Amino acid sequence: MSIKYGQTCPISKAAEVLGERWTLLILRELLLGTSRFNDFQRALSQISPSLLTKRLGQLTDAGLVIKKKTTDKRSEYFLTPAGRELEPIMIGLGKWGSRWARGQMSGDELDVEMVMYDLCRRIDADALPACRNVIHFVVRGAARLTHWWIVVDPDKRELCVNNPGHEDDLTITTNARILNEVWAGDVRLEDAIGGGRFELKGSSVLTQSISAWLRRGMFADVRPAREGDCR
Amino acid sequence: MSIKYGQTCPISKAAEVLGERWTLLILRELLLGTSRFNDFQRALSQISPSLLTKRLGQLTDAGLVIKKKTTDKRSEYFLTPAGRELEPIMIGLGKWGSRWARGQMSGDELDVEMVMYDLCRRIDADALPACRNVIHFVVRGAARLTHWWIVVDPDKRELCVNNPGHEDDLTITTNARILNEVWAGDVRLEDAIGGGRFELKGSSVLTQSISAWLRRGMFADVRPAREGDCR
DNA sequence: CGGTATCCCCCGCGATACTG
DNA sequence: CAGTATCGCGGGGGATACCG
Repeated sequence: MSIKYGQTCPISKAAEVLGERWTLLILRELLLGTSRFNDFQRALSQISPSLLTKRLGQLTDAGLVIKKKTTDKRSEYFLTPAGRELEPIMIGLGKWGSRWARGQMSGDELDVEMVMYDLCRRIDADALPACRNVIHFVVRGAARLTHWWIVVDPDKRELCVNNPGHEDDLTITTNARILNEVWAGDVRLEDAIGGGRFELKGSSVLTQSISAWLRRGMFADVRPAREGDCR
Repeated sequence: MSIKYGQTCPISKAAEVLGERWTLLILRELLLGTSRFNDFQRALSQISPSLLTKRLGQLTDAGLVIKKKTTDKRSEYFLTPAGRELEPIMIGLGKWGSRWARGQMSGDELDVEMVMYDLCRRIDADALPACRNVIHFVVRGAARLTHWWIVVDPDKRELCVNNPGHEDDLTITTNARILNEVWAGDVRLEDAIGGGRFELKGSSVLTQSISAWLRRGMFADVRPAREGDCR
């Protein structure tokens, strides 16, 4: 069972549902369209399977999530209307976090998996040639995996940690910190490329249009607050 | 130290700051103007002093709260601009909770202390006679205390658990559940009075104007969601 | 792939007492 | 009033194995 505060206050009730570890991040993923168990694990790389099961169950019990079986017996999770109504709040949290909680992260906890998963999801296929595009990331200093491939076909996309067997159209070499900083909006993509911290090798079409198709995290454009930024 | 998710995502960073037990409720109180340690304890009746200390410290470290010493050596806590910018999010949470998370609470966990504290804070002194008004609450079925007095002077107000020694102008007799339901907006004040579940005895001026000066919780007017209320 | 089951450890937290 | 200090426990949750 979940937290109880013993208060009738609506904020208290909301906090009972939302205030447990990982819950807000699971909701973030649901809002972004993640629906399958393994995709949650990919996006929340440090969560354990048992805890993920538990949280999804709690969210289901609370009426924010509904579980559906596909025809081929796989499970999918979706937000109910109650869950979807949290979207403006989650966006508010993201903007707030971007302004006020951009903490420095120590090198060894940089989560490459989540960033790669999100980059893949957010790539703009319409800004790419209308054929198969294979983008190979070489990420130095990653906790576990150094090589990632994003395969974008006109109608589907896939993130691979093993060589998918097609020829790479573009190879991007960088390190975990720069990757995170670019994704989060701390560093502009052009600056990272110009400074040699984000090397591109391969198709010149892809290279020249990269800032069009490689979209950063959704809060990358929120201006961080500075000293004296208070009204 | 607080939760770490190991992600650069702004929602994740926000969740690290806000996602621990009691933190959202402490912020609620700060937004409502609570500034002193004992007042937090009153409003969050189930929190332990050590945990309250810890959370206030974490919020201070995170830059949401600032601690000030008054001239007479007492401590007060206030929100920084970063903390104040959470207000729309907290209001969103309250509205969402009011619509989707009005859970039934079992009788023995009805928090009378928090409700009395909030009722006192929200009483509209301008709708009362411009003199001292003493309102005595008799709350049956309360976990600990049955008698409460709210003393409203034109320029200050006070919540007492011992008879303040002035004559009562109005005595309100009810029980913990009705008190919570009225405060939360589940039951209309007039209906509770009409149904005899909220007895008034004393000044007829106060009795007749009660719905003007006894303001309910701030989310009492949010319409709860019903079946079929989804778009 | 999509989970459940089990074990066990650690620490978050409640309770209580005490201090300036 | 405004905390700090200490102690002890319970269960949250990590790790791992296993099942359909």
